[in-house]
Amino acid sequence: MAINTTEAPLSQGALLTPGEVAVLFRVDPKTVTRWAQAGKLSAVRTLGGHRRFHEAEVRQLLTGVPQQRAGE
Amino acid sequence: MAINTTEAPLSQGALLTPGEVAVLFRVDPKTVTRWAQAGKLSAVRTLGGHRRFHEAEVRQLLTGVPQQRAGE
DNA sequence: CCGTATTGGGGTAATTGGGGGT
DNA sequence: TATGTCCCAATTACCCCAATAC
Repeated sequence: MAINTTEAPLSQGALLTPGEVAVLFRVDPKTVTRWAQAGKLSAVRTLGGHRRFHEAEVRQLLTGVPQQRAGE
Repeated sequence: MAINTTEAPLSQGALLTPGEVAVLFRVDPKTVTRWAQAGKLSAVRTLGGHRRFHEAEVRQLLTGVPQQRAGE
């Protein structure tokens, strides 16, 4: 198989689109954008300027409890 | 200590396929292609005409900060 | 009632995603 | 199977403004 270059640092966890986060919080996508602008939510930008949010962070904010991965 | 993480640090480091870059940015592979066409991402061409992207460059664009290794 | 903060809606331009065919 | 390329619809960014809650 392949020689696995670097794996852990690469997969920082899944990223969510503004629309997906909006569904989870039951708010308008624009509201999610405002949260990002206000620094309440850390965002990764695509090269086109669109935002992507870390699933783990979103879940923690949703549940109030940090997530743990299965198998650990 | 690990001497060899990648298999052959000949040039720059590992190369990623459009699909792999797409996963990291949470976008469609075609979007990655557009970034290459727009000059936002430097690409290496295979002999078959397909693109390969530098992992280091991708990671820097993802985090906004150049990567640093422990021990440097 | 007034001032502040948060949210949603409208409008426009850019980016992105999906389908089709190579 | 994945990718390169073209076309079109959906999503998003960014602006301003109104309604709501406290």
